[in-house]
Amino acid sequence: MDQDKIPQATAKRLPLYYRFLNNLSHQGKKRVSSKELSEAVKVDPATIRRDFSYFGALGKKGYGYNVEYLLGFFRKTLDQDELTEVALIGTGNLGTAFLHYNFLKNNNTKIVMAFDADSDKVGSDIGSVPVYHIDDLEEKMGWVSVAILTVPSDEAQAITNRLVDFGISGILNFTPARITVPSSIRVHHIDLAAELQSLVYFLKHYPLHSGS
Amino acid sequence: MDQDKIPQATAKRLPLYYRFLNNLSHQGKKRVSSKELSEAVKVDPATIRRDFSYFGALGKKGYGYNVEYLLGFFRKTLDQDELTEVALIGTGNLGTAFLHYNFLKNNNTKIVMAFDADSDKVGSDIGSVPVYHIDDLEEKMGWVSVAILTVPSDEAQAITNRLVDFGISGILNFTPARITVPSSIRVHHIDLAAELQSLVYFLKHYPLHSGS
DNA sequence: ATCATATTGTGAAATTAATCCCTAAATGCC
DNA sequence: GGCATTTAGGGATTAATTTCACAATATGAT
Repeated sequence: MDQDKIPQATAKRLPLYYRFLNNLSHQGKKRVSSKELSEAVKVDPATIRRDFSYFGALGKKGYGYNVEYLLGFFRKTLDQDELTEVALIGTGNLGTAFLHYNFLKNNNTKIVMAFDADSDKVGSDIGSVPVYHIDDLEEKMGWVSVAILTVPSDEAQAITNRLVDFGISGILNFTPARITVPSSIRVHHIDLAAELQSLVYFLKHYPLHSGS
Repeated sequence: MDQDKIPQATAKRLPLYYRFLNNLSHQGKKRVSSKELSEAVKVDPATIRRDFSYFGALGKKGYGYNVEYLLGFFRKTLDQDELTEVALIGTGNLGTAFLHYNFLKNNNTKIVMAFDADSDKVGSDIGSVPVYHIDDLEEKMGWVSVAILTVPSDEAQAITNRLVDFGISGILNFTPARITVPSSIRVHHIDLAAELQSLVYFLKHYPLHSGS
């Protein structure tokens, strides 16, 4: 779809840069160097400069980067001008937490509907988001092409299959299950228990003395 | 304290392998090949074999891996025999979700206490975990050396400073703030909004045709 | 206008991670 | 037992990412 070549590692950092540029802008800061930004986002300044350079020469030597210019550039690059609508499947504790989270604050992304099998929840709103019955998934989804999956893990694959049949483009999977999808569909896994276990493992086996 | 040399990328996958080996074991499966495991965890079989090989020759040629043996090996490697106690700071929606999550199921990790500033919550239990007042942090922490941070982002650094002064070892930071700590303390950031934005970015800019 | 200072952009090097692919070994069938 | 098949281990290669280090250039002070 566009300027290929941006390494995936760089692409993953873009939202982070974007958020901090927003912060700087709100603070009324006019310029920022890779060094300053580095301290804020905890990414090596050389890496920041390299990341930015994939998009061209965005800064000025001896000066740094103009905050508004850079912010505007990333707003376009990250498609922040168009709203991305997302559906959330599974309004358990974790799902409910997301429904109360205002993604719009920094990202032009909004959860516009939620699904659950619990008829007590169906019909109500959680965090101003309407909750529909999971049986009505296909009927209600409309143009939504991204789903956040926060269902019990033993239901993850069945729901995924329905999302796939419906024509979903991307799934953010918070269940511990590693779901199977056709190769044309993008899935990002966030495995909370594994993250915790991994942190504990690193603590025990990779003692730190410097750097992170 | 450890067999150095295990690449960080490998270390991050260990909890994943461990969980799926557990599943296989519960299913009564006796053996598993890197190919089968690959389909379950969505990691290339060569990568799995390479990962395992850092720990020695754990499998048998022409056979695969003995599930119980491998599971036992990883249980030891991941220190699953000793319970790791964790504190959670901030019982908002996300924090509450974690308090209801049973990390013990697959990981020998347990949230043993929670802290909040809201006096309505203090003194109660959430998901069987006692909630203390944030002012009593230092007094209550005891031997706990890992914290999950789910406070509002503008409080993240102040709480972090207190955790650092207390002598914390590791922090799992769910706030969008990139906290600053001495280099001897390990912090893992999980940035939920950034993950969602990143998924959307990949969808628009990295159309998939095969592989994930 | 000059010059000391700051800071980018990037080629090159280093590091880290993933994958290819072949050998050797174990299995299971006949 | 003999043999076709399966599958791990790991050397070598390739790919991806990070970091170094420096020339080029803009700034700001005087």
